[in-house]
Amino acid sequence: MIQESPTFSPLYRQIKGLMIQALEAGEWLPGQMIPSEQELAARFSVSQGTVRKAVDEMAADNLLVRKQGKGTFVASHHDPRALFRFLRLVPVDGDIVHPESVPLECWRAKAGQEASRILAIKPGDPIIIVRRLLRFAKKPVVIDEIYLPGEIFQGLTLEMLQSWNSSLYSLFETRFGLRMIRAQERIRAVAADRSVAEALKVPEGKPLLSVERVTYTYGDKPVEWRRGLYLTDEHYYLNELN
Amino acid sequence: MIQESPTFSPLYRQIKGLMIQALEAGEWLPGQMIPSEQELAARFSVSQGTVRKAVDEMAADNLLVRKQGKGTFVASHHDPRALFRFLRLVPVDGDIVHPESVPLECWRAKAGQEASRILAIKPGDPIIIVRRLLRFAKKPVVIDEIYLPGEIFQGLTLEMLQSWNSSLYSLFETRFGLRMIRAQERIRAVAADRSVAEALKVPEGKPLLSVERVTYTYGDKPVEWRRGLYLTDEHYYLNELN
DNA sequence: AAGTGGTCTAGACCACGTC
DNA sequence: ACGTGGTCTAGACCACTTT
Repeated sequence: MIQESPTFSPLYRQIKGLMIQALEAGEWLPGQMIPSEQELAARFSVSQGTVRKAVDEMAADNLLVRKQGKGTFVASHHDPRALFRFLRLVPVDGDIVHPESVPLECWRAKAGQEASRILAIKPGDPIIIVRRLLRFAKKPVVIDEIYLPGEIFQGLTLEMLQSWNSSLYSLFETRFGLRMIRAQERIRAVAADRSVAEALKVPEGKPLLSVERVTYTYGDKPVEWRRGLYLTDEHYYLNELN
Repeated sequence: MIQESPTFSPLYRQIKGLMIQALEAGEWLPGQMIPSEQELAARFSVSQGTVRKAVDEMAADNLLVRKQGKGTFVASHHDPRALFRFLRLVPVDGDIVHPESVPLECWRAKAGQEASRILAIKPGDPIIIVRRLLRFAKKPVVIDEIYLPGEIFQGLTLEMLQSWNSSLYSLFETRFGLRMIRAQERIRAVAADRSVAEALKVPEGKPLLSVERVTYTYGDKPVEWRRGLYLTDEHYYLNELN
């Protein structure tokens, strides 16, 4: 049954909403195969074509991955292809290398004005701050400072970060059931201060890319705020405009 | 008729190819309405649903714009909404303001090693170089150096640029029949040299965003190479990651 | 009222992967 | 051989815009 005109939403979008609910509720987990289009059509009492449109949109949103002949799967940050969805850093010459993540520090704090606004929590609420380095081919290239809402990331420790040898988001996914859906990056150019210069082994005042990222999970809920400083001597930030 | 398996391409994609040919050939011009889905279906001897899928993809590619109840139109850079498709610069606070473009210089040269490689022309082929400033609310924020293949842009002059009060790409579209389809940007952080510092009224050595853009028209043909230096004191480069 | 794109359905068949 | 997603068709009806 379709609603009346003012808030008109087509059937396939309502189906999409129901399927996102199923994802949020953990009915289908990352990496798992979801029911076939026929089964979903029966479950929601619509035609297979309508389910198809819903799944099409969700695949376009990177929530699902279709594999012809096999089935449709819940997108996962364990998928190696998912890594460069959020990390747009590419070497000037030479092949793409997977970066090595080096967690440096991890401590508790209380949310200040800015953190609380961005993470949609109350000032004074607990947050966790992580500092880590990214190395490409042994060379330090990125230094990140990551702010996480403490309530969601209870139990996160430096040891946990250090013993995890895959991407941060894949850790968040398995340990905290958190799936990063989309992000927004604000980029500017800044000069390296003393501590950053030291970490990246460059002179103080060196121009760096400042990349501030807010990452959202289902329902446009912000769950991560990070600021990365990128050394762009041998890498650049690549952006495709379509 | 669908081809055999190894190079299998579905019907709707073949239709899409034919429609792109029609666009390239200038059969349908920017801003104009294309034939209805029924007419196209008859023209290509396929069902309306197949045309629909072709048009869907072309709309997703920003080649066409659908308007319910009115028709489907060829995308145009005259559309004010098209401006910020390629310009991702947003003020830190305050509303989005349309920038003012100030052409500074325009001269002829011969393509060097790098320009010829990027623009897919021969070294020594004529190119046109444009320098221009972008001002937001009277303040200089971006200085661009733009390299164009001379053969395509014959007759481009500084006066022409200065008398045009809309976006560069809308000028290219109307004066040279050239439609910019997609672009790729490589971003790094650099220090302002003397001449740039002067143009942007900042001290020498100021960290700036260096944005190198290669822009393509139909058939992935590169037709513009530009390097912009962005002052990011009161603006940032915004990127949505989906 | 007429024309456009947008949705929904039902059914047939194709391509791909697995058993 | 079977199950999955992918394509194609034909037709009905809805929503939006213009005449």
